[in-house]
Amino acid sequence: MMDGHSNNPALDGEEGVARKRLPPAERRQQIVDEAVRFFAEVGLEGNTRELARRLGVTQSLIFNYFGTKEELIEAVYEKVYIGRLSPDWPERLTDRSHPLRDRLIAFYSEYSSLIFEREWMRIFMFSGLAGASLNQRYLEHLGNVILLPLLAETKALARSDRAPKMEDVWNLHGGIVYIGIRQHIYRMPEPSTPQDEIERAIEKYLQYFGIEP
Amino acid sequence: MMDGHSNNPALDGEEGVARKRLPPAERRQQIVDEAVRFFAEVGLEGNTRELARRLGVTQSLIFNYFGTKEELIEAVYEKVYIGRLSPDWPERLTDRSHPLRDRLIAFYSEYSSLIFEREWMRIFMFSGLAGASLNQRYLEHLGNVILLPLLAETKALARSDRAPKMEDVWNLHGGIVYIGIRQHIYRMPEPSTPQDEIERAIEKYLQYFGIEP
DNA sequence: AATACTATTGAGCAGATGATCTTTAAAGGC
DNA sequence: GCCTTTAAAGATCATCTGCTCAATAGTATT
Repeated sequence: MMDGHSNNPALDGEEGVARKRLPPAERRQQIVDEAVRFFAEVGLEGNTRELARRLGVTQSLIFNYFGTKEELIEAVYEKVYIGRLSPDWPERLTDRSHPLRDRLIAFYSEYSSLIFEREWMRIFMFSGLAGASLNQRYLEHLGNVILLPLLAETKALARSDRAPKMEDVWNLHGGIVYIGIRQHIYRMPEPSTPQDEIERAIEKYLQYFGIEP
Repeated sequence: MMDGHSNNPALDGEEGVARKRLPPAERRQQIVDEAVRFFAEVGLEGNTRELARRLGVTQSLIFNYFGTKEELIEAVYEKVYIGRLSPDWPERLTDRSHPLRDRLIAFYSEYSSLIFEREWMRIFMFSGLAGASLNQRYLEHLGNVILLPLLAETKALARSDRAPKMEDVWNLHGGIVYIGIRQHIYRMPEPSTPQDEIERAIEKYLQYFGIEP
């Protein structure tokens, strides 16, 4: 040690921010917030020392708030997954006083604005690859609460010779989500008019089942 | 040491396979093959000792064939990425002596059988998240060599009031690829008739541009 | 201003991990 | 059967990483 760096990362940077005490709840949240950014960038195997450095705090402090790194990751999951699926969507998606087309556009506009976000996209993918149960539960929930009702709505309007299947809804969904995957996982450029692409995907879906404006 | 385990993993298991010499080329390939399986399962941060254990070989042997772990990962990328995009597809996709529908179905049947494979899917995703340049080059290549020609083919047949965009092709592609993502990244059950879903996705795409059989 | 409380630091441990280097022994040639 | 070559093992290093715990110091209360 003593090689030009103090043990307190806050004292190393340009601005010499001295030790600062925060209310535990606030500090905890600060750690989780930064952990979301950090893990989204480098993956869940990112190490706690680097995370502490970014926080301007010692590594051991992290373990004052989380017993293990696994616990911290759980908190990150929680923070990121929570509120991503608004509970009033099932209702709005099945409100037949509006055209299905409008409901779909409203939903996917809102939903895409929530999920086409680097942190969410990447942590979702990292947790999926890691086999996190929260990930599986999320998708199950999405299927039951959003896509299944959507299938019912489609069935109610589809022309009689073409029976909608759950896989068709997944295909609509996947095609739209893939926009975000390309952008945030593969780091390809954002489409110039993502909103437009979503509407086209929906149009394509509805037209396939003979549901016209 | 000496806690019941020899340093040679091959001697620990039930079958006492003794030290076995292989021609370097063969051993090297054996290591890469196992590394593909291993990294696909646990991610690129999987450690070399566990990999060696699975090979029934000492960890240091791996470094006889690869100077660094990074080098090994490059070899894994190479092995997995190579041959995934057959060079004759551009030609076949633009062969107007067959209906576009048939060409699309032929392409995506073949392509999906190549990529709907756990190892490819997961290593592709891991490498994408890691920002591997090979990943980016692959997608660029796919865009230029497959999707762009496909856009041209669609344009040639689309009804005049609906101009196909590159994003439409990406949407078709994404919707299909998402089948594999669901299955291999999120570990959701395989659709009962994936071939069928691909054909429906293509049908949907063509119909949107008024291209009928 | 002194005191008590506790958020934060500083130091370090134990095990894991990539990598190196010397020693051993399998296999082909004589 | 001995010799040479070299694939593979064995031992070990330096560093990294999650985690622990005693010492320190910021803040609120009196």
